Amino acid sequence: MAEKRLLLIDGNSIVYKAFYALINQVERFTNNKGVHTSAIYGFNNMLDIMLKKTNPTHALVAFDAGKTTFRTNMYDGYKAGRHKTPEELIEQFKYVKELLKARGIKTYELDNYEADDIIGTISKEADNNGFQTTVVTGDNDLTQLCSEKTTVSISNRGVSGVTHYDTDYVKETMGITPQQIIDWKALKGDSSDNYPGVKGVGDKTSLKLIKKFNSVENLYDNLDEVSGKKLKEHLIEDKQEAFLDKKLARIHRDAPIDIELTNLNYLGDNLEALVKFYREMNFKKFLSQMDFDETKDMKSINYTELTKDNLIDLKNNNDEVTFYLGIDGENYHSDNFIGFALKIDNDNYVSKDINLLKLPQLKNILENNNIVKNVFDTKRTYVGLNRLGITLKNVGFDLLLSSYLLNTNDNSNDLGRVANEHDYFEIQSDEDVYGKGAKRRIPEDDVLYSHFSRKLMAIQSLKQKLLDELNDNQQIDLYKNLELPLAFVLAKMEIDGIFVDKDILDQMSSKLTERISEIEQLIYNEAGVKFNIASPKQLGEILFEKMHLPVLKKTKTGYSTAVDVLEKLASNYPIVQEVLDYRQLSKILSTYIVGLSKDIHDDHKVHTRYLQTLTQTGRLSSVEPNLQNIPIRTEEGRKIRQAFVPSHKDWQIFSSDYSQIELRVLASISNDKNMQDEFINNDDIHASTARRIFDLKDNSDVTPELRRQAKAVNFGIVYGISDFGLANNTGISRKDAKQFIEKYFAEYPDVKNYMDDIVGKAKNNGYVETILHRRRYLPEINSRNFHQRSFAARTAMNSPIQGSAADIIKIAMIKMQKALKDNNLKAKMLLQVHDELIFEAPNDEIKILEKLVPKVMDSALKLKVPLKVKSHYGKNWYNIK
DNA sequence: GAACTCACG
DNA sequence: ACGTACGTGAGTTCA
Repeated sequence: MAEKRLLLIDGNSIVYKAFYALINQVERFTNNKGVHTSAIYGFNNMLDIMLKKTNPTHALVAFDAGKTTFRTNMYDGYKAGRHKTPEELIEQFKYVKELLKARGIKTYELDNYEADDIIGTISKEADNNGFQTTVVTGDNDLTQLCSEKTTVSISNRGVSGVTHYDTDYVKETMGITPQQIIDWKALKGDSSDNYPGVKGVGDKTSLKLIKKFNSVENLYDNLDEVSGKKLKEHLIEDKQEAFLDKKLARIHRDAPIDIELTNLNYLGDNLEALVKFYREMNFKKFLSQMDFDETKDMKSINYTELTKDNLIDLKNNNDEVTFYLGIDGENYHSDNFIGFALKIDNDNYVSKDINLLKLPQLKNILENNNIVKNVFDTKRTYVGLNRLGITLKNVGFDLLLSSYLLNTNDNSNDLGRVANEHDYFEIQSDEDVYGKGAKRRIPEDDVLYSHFSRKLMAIQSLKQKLLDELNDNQQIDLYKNLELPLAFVLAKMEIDGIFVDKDILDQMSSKLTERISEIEQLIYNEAGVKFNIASPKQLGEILFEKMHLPVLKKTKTGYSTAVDVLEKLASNYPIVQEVLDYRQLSKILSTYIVGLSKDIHDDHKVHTRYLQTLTQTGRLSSVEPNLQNIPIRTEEGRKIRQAFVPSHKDWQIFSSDYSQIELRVLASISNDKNMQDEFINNDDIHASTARRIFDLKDNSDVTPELRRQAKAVNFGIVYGISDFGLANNTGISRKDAKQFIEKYFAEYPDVKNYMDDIVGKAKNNGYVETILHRRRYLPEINSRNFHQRSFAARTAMNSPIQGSAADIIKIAMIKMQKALKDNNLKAKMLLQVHDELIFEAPNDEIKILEKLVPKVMDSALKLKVPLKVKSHYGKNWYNIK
């Protein structure tokens, strides 16, 4: 007879363990319907481990049926005083049961009995029938079930760490038999089950007594032999308790169960159901671990490969098509084309011959303003097509942009992943199809073309659903009139690029290289040894161990050598100042000279990519190169800007920036009259704040130092202030910081109200939004974890401010590009740096821009306070005043 | 690939 | 009591 192996799991116990093991991340584990999934996840982890370890032929998960059991009938207080099971856990039980069904494991519960008793009963039967049984639980009591054929695995340290008990191991560690566990517990009691045992008897005394007397009964028969007067008194006094507790502790091994062992065959995973379940739970890890060919699950898809000869067959009397352009990499400015796909009605047309797009039959569709195009990533598609001399017109639906607006957390750039986020599974991610890293390659035609065709299907299938969701969120306007037009604006800015004078960078490079090696020598001399200054580890050892400098701050892995630390040491230790200089210069050299040079294209320009669907607040970000963090704060670094020059002779760089846009947004959305008045009166806002919080009579009494402090408080307010944070960042004491904040809120009471309201809104709605309904979901706002919860609260305060400012400049950009065109200007908008727009323009247009740009920018969106714009220009980006 | 550091708004 | 400023990208080191 084949070996029979039974896996018995105490469902309640493991689910609880899993839940509390992941309690700090409970808000991270939610699916897209807001169901908490942490315990389900942890449970499944444990299940995987135990299935692998025991390779069972039979399996069962037992659950408690309800609150009342034969034990509560025996003793009212049984399990009383336990904390109420949190709602976040209760909702997970039914899904655990669903999971088990998909994994081919039966579940069972029995009125009046606990899971323990079901397990005790079945394991006894299993023992009698020659099963090898493994019991899994988080409860040590179950070790009483150990026998020749039954081991008990207790999960500890979360759910993945497991200790395996068999009879020998119990004897070895406890010195008693598994059956005596009951006696041991009877005397010592169990606080979590709320029975006290014998007064004054704990783990150790109880163990000693049971070792000597073997059982509770024998102990009481031979009480005279107990040494210790007090102990004897307690035993006599609590005799009844001890016998009751023994009954409570004993796991029932003859419960009236109505299932047969033979019916507990472990069936194994039902792949289809399990995939569905994992998807519903958003369990990406388990999905990726599955030995499951996703493509097998997909319907086969038809397509037609286009050639020069069959283009004639394309129906083109449609008013709507779906289009996808394949590019082999992220950088659509320069990476190779893979192919394209076009969907007209239900027909998918595909090709790897990118040049076909240039033929009128296709080009005309893409350029036709009367044919709506559905795409994934308008900007990428526009720039790619532009390289082929094609101008994309009239995008109706952009899956990437829509998805980002609906939830900034789902900001993958991968069409397949985005589709999956919206419950569309007839497609894989690019990584799954192309492979990753060194293994990445474009697959054979059929696989590629099917993948392309599925992309078309995904875009088309999700169009209405996502547009409906945008509509429900009042985001249609944001989508149609802001993000979508902006994609075109950004595309043109990226394509235009900005000219970088490589010679200037090269000159700086040689000078810097020289200076850096001089500083290096100084540092080596003082340290008395050569080492890698760029290595925080080595630098820390030199400064804090070899040279014994005071340690002011540590990181997770060692000494902190960050600027704020080094700056405190610099005045006393020359080597520290040299390290700071070294750091500053090598940063400039590596990031802004060597790094930037690598991004210069053949046209002597850099063509950044603005990531339109990345940030959580609605800002843009900029990559390859990042043109939003070119140095300005130090003279040394600022010189880098000398290399950014106009692309034509006798042109200028022109720049306009919003003044205090975030504070103005705050004044507007908080409706704080005091702050609004100051902006309306065009006061120096930081001086006014200083006057208020320092109780001065007039703004003219404000010293530069007080203004500086007030400015820091204003910044802090925008970031969702705390006294600790403000103190840390400004060097004032925490007490002072606290007072400043209190005074601030007293002076600007509606700012305080706004902060309270917005956190409340986040708690109630699960998200916050900007003036234009850009959303940010904050699931952690209700977290039990202080850190996570307060981070979410600060984010709730900051995101509508930062995000509304982003909304405003985005409107300005759309209007600005149109204004340039309408005014027939040659000037080009080149860059956006969050609150600043940078142009290049012929000399004779500067006067026009000086009026036009501020006008467009300050009227982008009407707030309850005016927007203020300042402009500068010069012959390069450095030299603008 | 994570950790650290530092550039910007 | 808890322990942190908001949003980014990129270069270097090191396990």
